[in-house]
Amino acid sequence: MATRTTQILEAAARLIARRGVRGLRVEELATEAGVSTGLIYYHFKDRTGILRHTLEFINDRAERYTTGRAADAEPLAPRAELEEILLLELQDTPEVRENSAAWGELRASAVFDQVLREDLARATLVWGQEVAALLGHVQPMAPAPALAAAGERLTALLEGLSMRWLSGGLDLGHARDLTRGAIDAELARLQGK
Amino acid sequence: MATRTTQILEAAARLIARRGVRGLRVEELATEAGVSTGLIYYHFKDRTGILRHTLEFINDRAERYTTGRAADAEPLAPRAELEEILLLELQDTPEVRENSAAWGELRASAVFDQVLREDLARATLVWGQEVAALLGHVQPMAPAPALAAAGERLTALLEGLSMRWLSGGLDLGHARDLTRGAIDAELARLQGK
DNA sequence: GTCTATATAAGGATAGAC
DNA sequence: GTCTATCCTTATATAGAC
Repeated sequence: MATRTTQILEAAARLIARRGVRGLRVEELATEAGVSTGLIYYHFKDRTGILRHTLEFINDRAERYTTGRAADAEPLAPRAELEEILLLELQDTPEVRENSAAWGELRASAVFDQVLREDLARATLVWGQEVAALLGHVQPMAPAPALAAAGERLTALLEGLSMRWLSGGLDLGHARDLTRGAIDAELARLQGK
Repeated sequence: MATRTTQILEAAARLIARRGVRGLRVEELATEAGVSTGLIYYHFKDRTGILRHTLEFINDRAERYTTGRAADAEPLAPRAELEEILLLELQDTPEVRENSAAWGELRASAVFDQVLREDLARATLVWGQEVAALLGHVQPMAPAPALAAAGERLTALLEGLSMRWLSGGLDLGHARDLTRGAIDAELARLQGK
């Protein structure tokens, strides 16, 4: 299953996590993937093509590990499930690091590049809604708009914490504690209203 | 007071807000500033020098508008002051846009560039502590660690919201509402404990 | 499909005149 | 201090053999 193109995409993901989207050099990618630059252009047309496919590839992987709860596992309590989903983004594994780094790059690039915005906005929306739905399981009486806002805040916070973690200013364990605290805070607010 | 070097730095700030740190071209900067590339190298040595000085310049400006409350203005209630400080970062003025964009670029660059991390960590820490202190005025009975955590969360959230705003996925008014809601949530949590 | 070799362009940086 | 002209390196991209 490790076809040549996925081999290149995996290398690209590693390299983007290491050097950033804008630090990706095609020749370096060729070396990392163990192929020639010519082959890369043959498969992906140009630099932009590499980037597009890699980000797509990364997005697919992220969905897999976000959704990836074994079918035979016992179902979690709503609050625990919410926590688990959010904390999945704060793990020190190569896969999560790569995905988070790539996501941060995508976000940062979109500030200056119109083209990336649409995908990003869609993915952001979906993610916020997922979290809002989970919050709704914990607090079934809370009004929908309040849940939606809390979902947006928790996901935005997670992006902020991820960036601080990846940029070296925040210890992972602390980031996870802060995330749990944010869940508490949002639930306290939903209850108080 | 508009010396040649500040003229160049102002142009650089504009350009970074438009193209990003990594999209900054020295020749484009020369055009934007209305000078020659030679002059830029004369003053700033090399591309890195331009970047360093520009980020410093931008940081100084940010402190001015964060601290910039007229001495004759009536003092605000603690909660209002907290809100004001946070919302200063979410305004649609060229200055705030430039500063936020530059800050986001700095953060994103630091993921891949060791050199920038130290400054960033220090500034982040100070900011979080300021917010924690303001929270302490609102909730004098809250324990210090809880205040510190809330300060970290609010500032991290603000970074996340800023990026969403700048990357086009989030309306400014909504970002401000979400910020107010986050303050409510944190205060609710501090009270509940 | 894959490689080697190379064309072409972009951007950073310097020299030297004024 | 400032400009013009130019060099040199780095990267993207293509051509053509296998």
